Amino acid sequence: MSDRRDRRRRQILAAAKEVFAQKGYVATTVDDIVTRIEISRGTFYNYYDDKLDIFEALVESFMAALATSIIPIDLSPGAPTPREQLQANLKRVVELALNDPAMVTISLSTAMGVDPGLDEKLSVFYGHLRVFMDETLQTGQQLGLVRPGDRGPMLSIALGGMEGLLIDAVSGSVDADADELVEAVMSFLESGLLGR
Amino acid sequence: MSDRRDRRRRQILAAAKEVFAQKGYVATTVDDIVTRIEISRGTFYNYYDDKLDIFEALVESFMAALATSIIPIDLSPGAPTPREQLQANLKRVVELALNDPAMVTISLSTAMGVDPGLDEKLSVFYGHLRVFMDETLQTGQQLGLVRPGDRGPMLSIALGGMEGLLIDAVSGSVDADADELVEAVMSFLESGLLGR
Amino acid sequence: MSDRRDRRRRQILAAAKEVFAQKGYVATTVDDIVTRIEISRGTFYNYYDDKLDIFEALVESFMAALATSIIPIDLSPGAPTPREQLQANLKRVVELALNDPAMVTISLSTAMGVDPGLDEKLSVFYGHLRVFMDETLQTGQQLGLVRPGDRGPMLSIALGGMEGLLIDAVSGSVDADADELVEAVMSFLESGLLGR
Amino acid sequence: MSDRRDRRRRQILAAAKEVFAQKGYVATTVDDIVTRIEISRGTFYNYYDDKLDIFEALVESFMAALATSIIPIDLSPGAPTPREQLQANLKRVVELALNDPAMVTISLSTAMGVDPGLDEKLSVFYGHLRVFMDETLQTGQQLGLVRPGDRGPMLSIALGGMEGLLIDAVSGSVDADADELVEAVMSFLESGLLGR
DNA sequence: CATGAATGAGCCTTCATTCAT
DNA sequence: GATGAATGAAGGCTCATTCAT
Repeated sequence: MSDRRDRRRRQILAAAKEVFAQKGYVATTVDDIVTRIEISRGTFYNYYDDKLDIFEALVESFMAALATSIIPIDLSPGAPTPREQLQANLKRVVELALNDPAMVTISLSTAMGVDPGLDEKLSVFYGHLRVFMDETLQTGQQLGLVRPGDRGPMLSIALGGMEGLLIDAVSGSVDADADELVEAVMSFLESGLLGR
Repeated sequence: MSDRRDRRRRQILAAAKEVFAQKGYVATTVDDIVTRIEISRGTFYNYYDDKLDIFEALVESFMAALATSIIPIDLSPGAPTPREQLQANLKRVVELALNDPAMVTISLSTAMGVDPGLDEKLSVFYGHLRVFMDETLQTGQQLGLVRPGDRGPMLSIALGGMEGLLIDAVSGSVDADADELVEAVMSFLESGLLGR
Repeated sequence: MSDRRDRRRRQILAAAKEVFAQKGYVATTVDDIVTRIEISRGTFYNYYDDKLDIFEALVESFMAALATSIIPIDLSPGAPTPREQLQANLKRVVELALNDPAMVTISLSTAMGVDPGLDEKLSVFYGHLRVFMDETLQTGQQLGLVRPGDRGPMLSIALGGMEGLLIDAVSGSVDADADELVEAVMSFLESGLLGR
Repeated sequence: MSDRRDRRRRQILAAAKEVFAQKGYVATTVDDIVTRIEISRGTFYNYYDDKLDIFEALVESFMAALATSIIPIDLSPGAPTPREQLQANLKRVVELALNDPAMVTISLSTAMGVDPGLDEKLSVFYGHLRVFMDETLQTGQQLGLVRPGDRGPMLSIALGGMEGLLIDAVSGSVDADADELVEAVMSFLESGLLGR
């Protein structure tokens, strides 16, 4: 039955997620993973090609979820205001992150530099995200919703800021209520940090 | 003579920096480092305790330089305006980063998850930076220079944003002129991203 | 029914033969074999004890066929001439080989060094063959049909030569018409290689 | 000093040769080799890339020695007769083999089927040898020194016969005096096996 | 100080084989 | 009889680190 197999696959994946989040990719051994759920090393290799394979499976599925939770701004009449749509996007992303803190740690903090192949995939993902955001910002500028200026640095700061916030929220450095976080980001986007 | 010894140490350090930036800590072998400057493995260990030692030396000296380049806002009469001092601080940090791109990559992109001891040190550094910035922001809020609100998320976003900008600047994703970058950050801090 | 079981056994045997010939014993996995006929690994072990078991089954049955195709020279009056009988023997051996090229590769090229037990069996087989041939040659010498001299080297050369010819014929290095091959061997046996 | 290094390399090579000859490539572990000369596994890998590397080093050097010991027939006036040169060639090959029985076993008996890359190299070697021998035979035929006929099977038989003789000589199945072996081969080449 | 040969712990990975369903 | 998930022994290989010269 493929049901059984799927359950096992997910069980191994869950175990790997916890260990990776705790010890990082490098320090994690396949033994750490299989020990946690009391299966043999051989079984692990029946389900995943190797250590990198399962790491990629985790990161990529999180990236996919992230991609799914970002919905392009709908400018057609009758749609919610762009501001509301932006806020909804942020809410989805923040909740995704808070619901899966381990994956935030893994994907945003420790995934780079692990493997050339994975680095490449992550770069491609970030590249796509940047392009998408860039187009969105451009439209926003044309509509007067986004202030004019070179979008490159804006994007780097905004994406980096979001990343930093999620990492800190998940690590406990910052209080972790989704709505407050969204509110904080919205304030930052609307008026920056400095008074006046 | 200690002069000779110092030169050697720096030579090895420079080689290590390049390799770490290129291949990441994990993939870098001591052999990669010593081969690059044509010394023996034994010599390496005459100057550094182990692989982690030299990595820490790099990261810590960069962190120290970073710390040095951030000067507390001087509120005494006759000092430049806080805005000018903030801008000068940003300028110093950005220039430090652009002058040493390899170290940006190493410190901000690949240092986490490498070793529990190093992770701890990095956390402490970030913690100090946060505390310092928090105090600065608090003063700013009291003076009405920083908008009111929970400083935790503000800090996470600001630091993360800065990190993201430097990484992208150094990797070539974003145009790398120091003044433009500073200008972009100032705009973000002053008015966020959105119009009005 | 034992009929069904026999068909399965032969089906597995045939699959194993092809894979062994292609990849060699070592590189062949049980999985390679069962995949080819779309049965499960468990089924394989219902029919053969282990990987070596099926390899031995193949090699031994080929050796048995080889043994069967060699018929002792009949010296009784009325029998065909010894030369004709020799030629007939060669013909049978050559045709056996050409009809089952995979087994030639397996048995003559890659079977040695695989397993101590199998090596032993192969040695015993070659030993029997040598003894039988030795007796035949001895009779031939007494009758003046075989030139005198130490039969040891003669046998090694003759058997090795035959082996080499079959391997090359089967691998395509040499043109593969049974009668021509037999003819070539007869010429070699009758007059060697050199003129006069 | 490269002297030391060279000695070590040869020491490891010698150990590997013995183990390979005894147990075959597959059954030999790197541990078997290093244990025999009481060095660590790591040391082994300081001198050879991997298990296959050292095996190839052995086989290829033996093949090279073999190639060196075969000298083209010199037909210029004043040279020894072709028959004498042939005999001298055989003598060199036989002595090479008898001086290094382990390598005969390794190269001729167990090298095929070990690794696709090595198989390829061996095939190329045999191919070259065949071509060279073919040209020699062709010249011989033109001079009337070799009987006419398809050279393909002749070569397969002659090379296979030689191989068989050397293997048997080395394994003790046949008495191992170089001159007698050469004599036996010469007889076979000159008059085959059968009387008259 | 410099060298580089030697070490060996430790990890990943494969695959023949078993056994509960 | 058939299945295929699970096992675990076994071995290849890497590389940071040591140390005698």
